Amino acid sequence: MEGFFIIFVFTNITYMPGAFFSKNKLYVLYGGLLALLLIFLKWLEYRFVIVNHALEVYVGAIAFIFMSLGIWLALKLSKPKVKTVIVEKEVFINAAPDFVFNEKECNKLGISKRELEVLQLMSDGMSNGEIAEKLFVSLNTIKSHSSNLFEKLDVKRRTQAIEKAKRLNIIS
Amino acid sequence: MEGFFIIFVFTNITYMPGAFFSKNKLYVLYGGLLALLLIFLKWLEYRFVIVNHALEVYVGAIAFIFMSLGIWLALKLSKPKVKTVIVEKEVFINAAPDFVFNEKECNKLGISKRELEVLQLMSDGMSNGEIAEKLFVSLNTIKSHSSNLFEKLDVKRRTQAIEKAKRLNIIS
DNA sequence: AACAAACTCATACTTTAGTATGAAATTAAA
DNA sequence: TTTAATTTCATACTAAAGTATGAGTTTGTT
Repeated sequence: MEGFFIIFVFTNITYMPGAFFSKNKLYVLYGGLLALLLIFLKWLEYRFVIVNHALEVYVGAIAFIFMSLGIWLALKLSKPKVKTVIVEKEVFINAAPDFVFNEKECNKLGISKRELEVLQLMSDGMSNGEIAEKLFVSLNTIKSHSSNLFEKLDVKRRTQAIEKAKRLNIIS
Repeated sequence: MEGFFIIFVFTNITYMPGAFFSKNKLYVLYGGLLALLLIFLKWLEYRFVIVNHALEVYVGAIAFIFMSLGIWLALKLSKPKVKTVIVEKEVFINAAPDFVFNEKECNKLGISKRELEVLQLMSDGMSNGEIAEKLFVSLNTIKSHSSNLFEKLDVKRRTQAIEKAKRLNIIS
């Protein structure tokens, strides 16, 4: 009976420090170890069969050994429980800062449709001549539009007009 | 005898200090199961002791049971091996696109410190005259700088220079 | 010291931008 | 339909931007 008790204590204590037989990677020796174990068991059998009333001790040893073996097997051979940890990694994507046309501001400034068009082409880096060509109107017309634009935007130069218009979300 | 034994098993499992049964909500259950197991073992013992030549069977049963118990314990109570799977999740950040000066690009284009200064003031909407005044140099100097800038940036006009420089993160 | 790059400035010129003014044609709303 | 705003265009002008070339000065490097 004591045998059982000792066995439990042993198993408990032995298993306590986390990794019992953790870092054994010598799979080749497993067979050898099993052989030795069997020899040891045989020896135990003869030792305790001769001595009378020692059955419990023998059985206890058997239980201890096989329980240890079971624990070891389970730890060694069990598939690792995979716990998926989702780590959010910030990926800065230079997503075009979604331009939302500020119609309110545009109306407040009294900028007409055509003027807005000219303004956008301006900010694309086109010269007045190129804009005129693109819109099939004369250079003078574009000059008029741009002049009116500067007036309405309260700026002096096209660079300022572009800067302000972008800031007010009038153009992209 | 059995009573004592079972009690010991209980005490062992229940009062083991921290480490082994860390997540123990199931103390009592485990203890109870062990008690039942031991009763079963005792029954096995009497059953096979009466029948002669049955020692091997008995020992085999013990071995099997305790090995199973070991496996079960190990699987149940071992800390799961955590395999961390990192999943990149794109997080779009709409924050003000903080300007980070692209020195590499700037060097690649061969833009000098002074030229960069002029370029920044340009994009602030200043005229060449205003820039000259601000930097205490002549208008001609600014014209030289801007001309060289357009050459290096491969553009024709200041509006295009501003657009490209902003796109390349050379200016804010 | 010698050298290369950067910074400065000038002159002369061309091109583009921007202003001022006026006016005809178009369009949308009262 | 009348009115008002938009769009178009012109002329004439001024201002600014941009080019081309050359050269003196500063500055950092070998």
